[in-house]
Amino acid sequence: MRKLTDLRQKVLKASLALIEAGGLDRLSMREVARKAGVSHQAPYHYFGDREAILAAIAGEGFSTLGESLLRAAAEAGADAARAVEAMGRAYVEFALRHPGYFQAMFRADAVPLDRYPEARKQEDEAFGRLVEGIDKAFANQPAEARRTIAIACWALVHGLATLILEGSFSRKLAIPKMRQRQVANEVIAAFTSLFGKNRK
Amino acid sequence: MRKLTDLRQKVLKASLALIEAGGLDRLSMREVARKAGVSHQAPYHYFGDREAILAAIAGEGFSTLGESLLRAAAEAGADAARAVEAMGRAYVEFALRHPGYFQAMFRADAVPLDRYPEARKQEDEAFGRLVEGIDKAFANQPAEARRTIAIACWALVHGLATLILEGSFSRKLAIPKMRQRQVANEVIAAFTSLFGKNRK
DNA sequence: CCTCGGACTTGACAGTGTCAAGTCCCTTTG
DNA sequence: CAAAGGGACTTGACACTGTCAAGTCCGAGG
Repeated sequence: MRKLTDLRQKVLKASLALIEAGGLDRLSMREVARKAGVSHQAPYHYFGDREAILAAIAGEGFSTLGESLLRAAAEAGADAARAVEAMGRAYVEFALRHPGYFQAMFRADAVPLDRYPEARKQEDEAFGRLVEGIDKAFANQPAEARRTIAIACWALVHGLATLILEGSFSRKLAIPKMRQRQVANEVIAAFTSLFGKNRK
Repeated sequence: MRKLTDLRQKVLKASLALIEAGGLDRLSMREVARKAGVSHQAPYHYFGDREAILAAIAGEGFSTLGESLLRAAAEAGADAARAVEAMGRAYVEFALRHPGYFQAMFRADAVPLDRYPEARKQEDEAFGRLVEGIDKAFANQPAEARRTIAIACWALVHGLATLILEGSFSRKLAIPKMRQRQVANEVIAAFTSLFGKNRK
């Protein structure tokens, strides 16, 4: 009975390690099995196919992203605008800290979430928090404007995360790894302060 | 002699079609060859390996993106702020119109541009235009602020493009395909108008 | 005419995802 | 307590992939 979750967890862990080492497509069923010390077919007992592994990882990722956002907002206190900024930072932070998860979550071509309702649900929850926070911070704006703002916030932090992960910050902007997080936070701060001014 | 470029072009075209049909990892050397009506090994005569094809496609992509940005800025006229907005729209427009190129350009794990100086050069040119335009529009700001603004602009449009391509606009925001472009443009407009206000 | 090199083709190999059919062993049941 | 069942795997096979190695064809140059 314990073994059941044992190999399942091992497979997920090995998969994540492979993804973080060499990108999503480096994930090989057989190598995962090898890494977990089982036959090449054992993972299929828990995951129907390669996609199912990715979907499970994506689901876990959305789940912990949701928690991070929640925690960030809570720690920011009552000021809704500060909460939005904190969530933006948390979003980027999550991507940098868990690049493997992030890739699995946002590469629809490799991971068709539509077919995995569990992962979808976790995704919806995570983004529910984001939208909720933004709605609260811009409560005085009409609904349509709030939506535009929400999309802008999301696109900004998602863009930052994607560009950093993909290496553009290093290659194109010559920002060393150590400072990328800081630069991203400065951009987020500048952005939210702009919206903040407009809010009053 | 003509044949030389003939098959080369055919291979690139077939590759692009495959990528747009099913994502980057659907690109198979052998299927490309089949589609081009040659033996499975023929493409290797022009491209050392799979990566080299992707790199060539990425290079072409950066090149036409650069042209699009330039044209957009020129058409926007003398107002530098309008030019920035136009370039943002052009960036998203490019991603939507050439999803295959966009993927090849921005998936560093699959396409290590470092090893293909030609593609790198085309990339630098394209982004040079972007940065130049932004610098012009915010000439009265200190250099550091200009940089932050430039990164924000880039992250925003890149995030929009990525989220749309990856399907988040459809799945999470329930925005129909027809309207995604428009919504993106609204977000860009809202964003640049904010910066515009701050500029004076 | 002959050879030389570019533009391919054919063949082979290891590695991959996945279907099908076992094998082992613990639990439940008659 | 023996037999049946089923969960947790393993072994074997297949078609497919990228890529190395070795051909084959053929048009131009000497």
